[in-house]
Amino acid sequence: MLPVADDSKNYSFFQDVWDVVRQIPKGRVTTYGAIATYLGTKSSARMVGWAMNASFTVRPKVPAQRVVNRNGMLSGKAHFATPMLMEELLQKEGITVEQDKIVNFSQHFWDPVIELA
DNA sequence: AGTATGACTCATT
DNA sequence: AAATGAGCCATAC
Repeated sequence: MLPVADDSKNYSFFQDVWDVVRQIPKGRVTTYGAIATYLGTKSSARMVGWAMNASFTVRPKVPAQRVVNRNGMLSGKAHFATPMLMEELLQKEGITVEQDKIVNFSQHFWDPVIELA
């Protein structure tokens, strides 16, 4: 986990989330909770979602399609430019998506807590 | 300034 | 096994 700024408000949280997401290898995915856990804010998975929402405004771009909920469902697809974009991007990376859910999710799962340990 | 609402997850019914 | 409640906390209204 990266050090927290000395400010009382921790605005580096979003930055940390984006850094982690950018390190997800192509064809792999992770979850909001895994990222939250890796950053030490285990119970704030919702904030990771907010970080993704804001990720569209920052550069370099963040592969937000590689972040799904803990069931492997594309819960954030509705927030992309078009609802089908997230699924398309994942399919293009070799991930099979059926009914808004990643097939063989556990095989594609990339856990930052383990991989970035 | 108070309430509501999530791209979530876990514990308890 | 499915539904419900509860933390979480930044934004929106």
